[in-house]
Amino acid sequence: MPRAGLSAAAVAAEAADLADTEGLGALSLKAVAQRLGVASPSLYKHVAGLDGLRREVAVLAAREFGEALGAAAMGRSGPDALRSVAAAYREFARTRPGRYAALNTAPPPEDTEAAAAFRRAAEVLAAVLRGFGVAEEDLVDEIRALRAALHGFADLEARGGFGLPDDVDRSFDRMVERSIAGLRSQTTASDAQAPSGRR
Amino acid sequence: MPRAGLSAAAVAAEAADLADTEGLGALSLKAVAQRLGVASPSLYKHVAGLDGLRREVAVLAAREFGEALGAAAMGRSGPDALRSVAAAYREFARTRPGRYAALNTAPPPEDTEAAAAFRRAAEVLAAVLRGFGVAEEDLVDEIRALRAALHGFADLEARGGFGLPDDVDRSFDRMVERSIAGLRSQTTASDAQAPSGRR
DNA sequence: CACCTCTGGCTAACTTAATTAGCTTTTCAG
DNA sequence: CTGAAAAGCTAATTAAGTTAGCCAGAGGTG
Repeated sequence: MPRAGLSAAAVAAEAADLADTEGLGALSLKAVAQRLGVASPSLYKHVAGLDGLRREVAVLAAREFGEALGAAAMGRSGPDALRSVAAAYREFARTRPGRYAALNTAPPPEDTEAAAAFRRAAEVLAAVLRGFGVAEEDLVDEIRALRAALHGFADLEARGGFGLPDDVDRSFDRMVERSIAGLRSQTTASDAQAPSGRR
Repeated sequence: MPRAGLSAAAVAAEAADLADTEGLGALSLKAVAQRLGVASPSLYKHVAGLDGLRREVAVLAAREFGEALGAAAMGRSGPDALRSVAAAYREFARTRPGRYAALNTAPPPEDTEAAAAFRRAAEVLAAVLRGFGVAEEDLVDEIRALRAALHGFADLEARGGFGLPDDVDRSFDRMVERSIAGLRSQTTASDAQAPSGRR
């Protein structure tokens, strides 16, 4: 009965790793407990059951995701920033598929901590587009289009939706360049510089 | 003990409806059996357990999805076809979210029946793009970009990923027009007319 | 150093859903 | 009319989540 020295963070991290390697669907209290060398009821001292565990994983993933995108955007702007962020987005989804999948459940609005973690990633995209020269009035539409393209690609790739062996990297690069070209054609010269920045 | 008159198709249809109304995650043998007025073990006479039920729902959904896209493309070509198919795609995802979600698990390649059902939808997109004038060598990339945009948008919308109330219809229309513009700019005049057509 | 209390882990017990086994009755071909 | 396959059922098993309540160990305190 030596203490296992767990914590909510340690449990969430182990759960996230399990999700990455075995798939989010394989995430269970039982499996996480075994990996940590404890009995499953012990986890209740750290997380609020299976739902709570999922929530912790989602928050952890959202934080890491936001950080990854933010780091990719740092020191860059315009097309350069977009390429870098897009690459980081896909890279995250590929290397941490369980975490990425965990992101795809919007947290309830009353869970402000989770919502904040989720918002960060969206804000990076907003910043990139705004710095790209997108007018404030078009920003919401542009963010949605960009998110759709990136998420759709990452999700299809992760699920094996791209059946053909054809070079997926090239497809992605082309899609990103297409987005850049579209943004350019639409940007109205006004370099935009407004305050707010959600979604 | 009057016979309930079930069949694999009837079970799958009930399951798909349940998934649409309660969410794919709520799909269980228990719930489907209750809706059909039978005991859960009875379902085993029609489907191969929970996994089998999921598979049936996926195949059903794939067929309906392919039909919906095909119908939308019929009699149209070029931008007109793309707009119509895109609208049908989103409409399907919105009105039948459980079925749409069920589509997002690629069937194992050895399940040829399921694979065929899934392929049909992809072929409609391929046909639209090919008839659009996309060169055969670019087709794979273009299909992937289009699928990514449509799936990403539909998926984010379904999951409540678009937090803001801003007009989602407009965002979608703009994204589709952006795709059309991108295709136009890239189309190389060669009107293309090659045989094969998967993915 | 002895003691006290809180924390973290454990075992036992309960619930729900999936699944299997084996029984029974309906249906319908002959 | 008869008999067998099909379609439902009940009973029983297994796995996972969850709750309740016990117990030891860690750390602070007199």
